[in-house]
Amino acid sequence: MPANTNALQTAPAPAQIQQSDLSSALSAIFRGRFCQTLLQNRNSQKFEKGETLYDISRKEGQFFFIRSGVVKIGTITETGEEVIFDIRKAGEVVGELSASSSPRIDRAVALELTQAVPVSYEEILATIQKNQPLLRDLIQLFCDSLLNAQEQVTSLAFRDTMQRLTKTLLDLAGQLGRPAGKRIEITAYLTQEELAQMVAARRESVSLGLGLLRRDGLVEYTAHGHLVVDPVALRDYRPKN
Amino acid sequence: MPANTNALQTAPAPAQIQQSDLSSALSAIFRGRFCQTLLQNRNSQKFEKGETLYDISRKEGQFFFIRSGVVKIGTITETGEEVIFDIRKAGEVVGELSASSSPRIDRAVALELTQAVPVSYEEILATIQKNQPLLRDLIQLFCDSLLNAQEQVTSLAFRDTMQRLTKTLLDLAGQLGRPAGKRIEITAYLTQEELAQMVAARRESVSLGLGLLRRDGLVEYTAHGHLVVDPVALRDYRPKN
DNA sequence: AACGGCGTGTTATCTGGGTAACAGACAGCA
DNA sequence: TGCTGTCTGTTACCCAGATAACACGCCGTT
Repeated sequence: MPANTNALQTAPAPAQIQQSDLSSALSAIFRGRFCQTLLQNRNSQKFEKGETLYDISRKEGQFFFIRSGVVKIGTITETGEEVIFDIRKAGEVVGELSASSSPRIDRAVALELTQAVPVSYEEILATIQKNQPLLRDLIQLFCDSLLNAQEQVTSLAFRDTMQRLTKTLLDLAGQLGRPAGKRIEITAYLTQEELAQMVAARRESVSLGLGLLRRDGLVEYTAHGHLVVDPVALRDYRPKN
Repeated sequence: MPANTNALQTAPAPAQIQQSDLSSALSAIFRGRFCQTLLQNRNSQKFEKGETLYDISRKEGQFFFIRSGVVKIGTITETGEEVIFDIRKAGEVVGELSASSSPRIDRAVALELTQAVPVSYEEILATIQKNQPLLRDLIQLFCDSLLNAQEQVTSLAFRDTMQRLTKTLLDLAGQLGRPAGKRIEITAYLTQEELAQMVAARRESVSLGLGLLRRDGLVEYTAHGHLVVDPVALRDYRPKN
């Protein structure tokens, strides 16, 4: 999971906010902000929890600008196994791989009710040609994705389940976190199964791992089943005894 | 590792070849062809076997257009462990992550004597603005990388060492292969250690795995230590007894 | 010819985490 | 009020693959 710094640094923030201007809308959204206010006039699609925005076998490539909600992006193998590559939330973009002419493998599924505006790759290209600075933002988007994927590979290659779990929790806290005292609440409901798909481990192991962390007070559940983590303690969690 | 289909489909192949035109040079190179002939007039850097083109701690971001040779791209953790994300050869590009404003983690090292032309990200952006069709090629490059990384994650999540090894060999045959009868020779020297870093396993396991494959005639060594694989047999290799 | 150094092949041992098989908790609904 | 489905917690067992420790060959050097 990428740090949620996204493309903030790339371009000088334009102060002018013109709703009907797709260019500046894209610009702001690529930067991960103001999604809802800027795209008000574009028709967004609504996805129920569990509904898929796009699938492996999708005909026409589209990016989705998420206005509200949370989606997981991942893939399913021929044998039905599932991994999650990343989680994206309001203000972010999914479906960037629809730019690829090679056959794809990813899909996106809503984790909760989400609203997203579909924009075709062609449309995005056209917009960029009219508004050059957007190019950097688009490319930054790809870089973040790539970086994230590479980190995941490294993590899988060298870290054990427990380390991957703590990293995943920290990443989630960074992406979906809401401060709660010195703790951070992860503002989305993730089943242990989904957590396991992010960690690339069995659900049972995640259950065990969370149990350990909870025993040591690094993690707890809210009444709604959300996770609350202690980022500093989690950061330097050592395998223990 | 991506199929070596790259960006061939994206744009109609322009027949005109003007050496001094950076635009068309980039275009052709993004498409993975004519690298040497097109960039002749740009000064290329020479890297000895084992020399690094760029490192984690690189100041100024540059893409490298490989004219000849083979490089590995990967990363090294704080604890000194190494993974290889991908292998790139003449006609391909490395260093695309230098476009990112986020801190990077990758590096590229020559596997054999290679010549590469460094081009700054700024220069590439400028060129694209003058030659719009290149945009698709650049983006396709990122997509291929991303796709490759996602495949690696999936592979690590679900496949065992032997399956990852055979997949890696097939990918290598696709990228660096030269037909030799119904076999394919992998035209680069990779140590078992490097193979292991691509497979994300211990060298010993790779040694064992290769031994098995060799015993069954799916793989053999040339006199020069190159691997020769039987792609069809390898493709439907089953765990065996 | 002898020496390192490096890459490879092989074996014996140990262990993280997968597999299997439960039990309990809770929510929706009929 | 029970029934069903989904999620979580926990245990006993087992095995793929890591670890460790070699021996061998094949160079380039001295």
